[in-house]
Amino acid sequence: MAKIKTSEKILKCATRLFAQHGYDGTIMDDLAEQCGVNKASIYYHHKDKATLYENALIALFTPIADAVVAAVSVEDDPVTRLESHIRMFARASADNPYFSAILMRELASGGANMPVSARRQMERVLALLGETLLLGESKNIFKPAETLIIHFMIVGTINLFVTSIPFRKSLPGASRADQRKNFDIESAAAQISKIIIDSLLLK
Amino acid sequence: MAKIKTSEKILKCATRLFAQHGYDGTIMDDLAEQCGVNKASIYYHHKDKATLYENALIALFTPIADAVVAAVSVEDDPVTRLESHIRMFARASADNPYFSAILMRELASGGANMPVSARRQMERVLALLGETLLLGESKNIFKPAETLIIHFMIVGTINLFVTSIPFRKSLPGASRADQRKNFDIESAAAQISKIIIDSLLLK
DNA sequence: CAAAAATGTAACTAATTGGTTAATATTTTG
DNA sequence: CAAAATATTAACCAATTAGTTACATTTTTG
Repeated sequence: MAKIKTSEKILKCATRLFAQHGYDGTIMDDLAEQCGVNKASIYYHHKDKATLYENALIALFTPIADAVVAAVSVEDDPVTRLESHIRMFARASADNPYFSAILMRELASGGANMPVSARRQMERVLALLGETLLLGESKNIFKPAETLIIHFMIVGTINLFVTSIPFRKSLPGASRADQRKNFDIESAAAQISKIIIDSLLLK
Repeated sequence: MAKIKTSEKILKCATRLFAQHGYDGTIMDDLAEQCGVNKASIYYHHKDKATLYENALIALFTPIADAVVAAVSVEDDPVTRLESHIRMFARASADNPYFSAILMRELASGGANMPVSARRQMERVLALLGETLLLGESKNIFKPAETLIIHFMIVGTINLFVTSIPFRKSLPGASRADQRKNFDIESAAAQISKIIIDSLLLK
């Protein structure tokens, strides 16, 4: 139990800091202090800052892609598959709020520093969506559509929804009902699903 | 002519670097070199790094919000308004690729460092969208919808589309037609419009 | 034109940052 | 248990960074 604790603790803490401040904005001294470990321990377990970042991203991206793939691939009906896809991606993003922030930063810098293994996880999700849309087309349920645009719609909308939660909480007004509608990821996922499927379905 | 040239030149160059590397990742010495001006000139014209960032964001966000508001507010029909809204936001984002990158970085850090004046520009766009949706509802053209979700859908999708252009260009395969479909912002905007309006229209 | 105001530069500084080192403590294992 | 492998620490270092200063040049203006 105690074996991997420090390494894990560093990774978790680093993920938070990378999400909050970006790669350059994350200071190794601060990380050590906030982890409650010595700085040399970080370097002992994770080699250097770049490797630590890579480790953090792999640990962050992989389970999310896994969850989406697992949930979708057991379904046969294209509509159900797409609903599961969006719901699971939304849930996974909300469960791991640092994922969206880091993904957005990476996309903002053109995926320059993104490790291939992390990028591959996003490609898995994109490929899965492609399969679902193609299945829908071949069954005469869906109109033809651009996979990439649908993917961007899902990811982009969820990204903004998740990362803006703390920001929106500090906004004025909004009733209890609004609050729920605005902060509940399940409700957001359902709305996104509805919009996309409405447009995709052959009338 | 020569009066504001240096100040403008610094601002333009700084915007690019902030978009590419983020606030912390942008190094003032590099900026000076890439601008072709001395570092002290930067401080002379823009006080310090934080102020420079603020100036850059204001200069970046304001014309984009202006363009969207100008294009939309002359229209009466809710559908046309929404189409204009999405098209103009997409065009403005594509014309100024640094806008999306900076916006994404800001949202990733919860809008922590975003100057109020820049935030207000995004709020203008959101409010405008709210008016359009309300107009559509009152005319019995649109179903009721969550403004925020639609806003996130537009902004999130365009953000990803624009920032991923350089990234996608380095991807393998894709025919000429695919290339056009994938890289042409007008086509992307039309698809987003169609999806959202399809779902919004009362049958 | 000459004084003054504005703008530009090179060299410097104080603080911060990623990374190292050598010594110590803890855990594992033959 | 003792040796070996693993893990942790405090102190240190070289490089980088934001910001400054004193001086030179150009532009404006009375």
